[in-house]
Amino acid sequence: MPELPEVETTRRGIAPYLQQRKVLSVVIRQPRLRWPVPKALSNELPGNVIRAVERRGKYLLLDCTVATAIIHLGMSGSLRIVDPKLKPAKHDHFDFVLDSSKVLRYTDPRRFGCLLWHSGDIHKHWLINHLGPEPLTDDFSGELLHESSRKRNIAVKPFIMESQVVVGVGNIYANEALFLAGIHPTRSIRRISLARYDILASCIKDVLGRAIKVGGTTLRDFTSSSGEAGYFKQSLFVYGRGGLECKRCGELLKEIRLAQRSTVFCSKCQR
DNA sequence: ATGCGGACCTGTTAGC
DNA sequence: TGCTAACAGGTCCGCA
Repeated sequence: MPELPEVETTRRGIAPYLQQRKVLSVVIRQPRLRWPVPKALSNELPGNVIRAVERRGKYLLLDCTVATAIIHLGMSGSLRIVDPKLKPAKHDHFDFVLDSSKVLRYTDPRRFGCLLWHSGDIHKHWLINHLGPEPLTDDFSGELLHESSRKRNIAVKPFIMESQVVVGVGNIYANEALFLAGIHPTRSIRRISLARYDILASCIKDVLGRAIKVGGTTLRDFTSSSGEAGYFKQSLFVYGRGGLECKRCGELLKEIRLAQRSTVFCSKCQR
């Protein structure tokens, strides 16, 4: 489900309900997520005030009084603000009960997500400290892509999906950004000029920015924290359209597997 | 050091 | 209709 735009949509949806609220209690129904939910969180979080709800890459960071809760949605996770009376469903793995008589509820059928607890500088956490720049800031540029592409040899699509290179570009938006930039997904990163990396960087910014504006991409089941669908799906040029006509030139779109991920492109528009 | 495949899970869909 | 296999938005780890 969630790439950067979906995580940002979630953050914006839940932040108003969490900021400056006290966590009265925590209910962990399923501690076995990607990593076990730490016992210290259950012990230490109750009584904390949530000072801010931030995001680094696809990680949501709840800045609390004594530490930071790190939440990742994995492939199938979502966060909702619900009424405490609403009975938890099968995959509702944890709740934060708030002093506003609302509950932050986490759902994740595949359990690829996580809930961790870190005291001290969050930027030193092992999941956060190796992350590349945020794509929507000026830290991220074609120049940076060009520079980090010189040392290695790999196809460009898996390259832009690496969190050390740039955060937040998952499979959907990698496919889309490469289409917009006119770059073939299997092209070697060493054989792309600085000028084309400039275009690629701005296409990544553009596609992520537009997706955030309309609330993310709803495929099967993504909805925002208020339960609304995202509207980006109708703007997709290639993702999920293998075998259909290219919206730009009419050529039939090709679909291949590249680094185990479904990859769709137009062989006329992308070189 | 780099790059690939496997691993973690469940639900949905396509195909027989 | 029912079973099975493949596939799905992520990302870390271990091995070659």
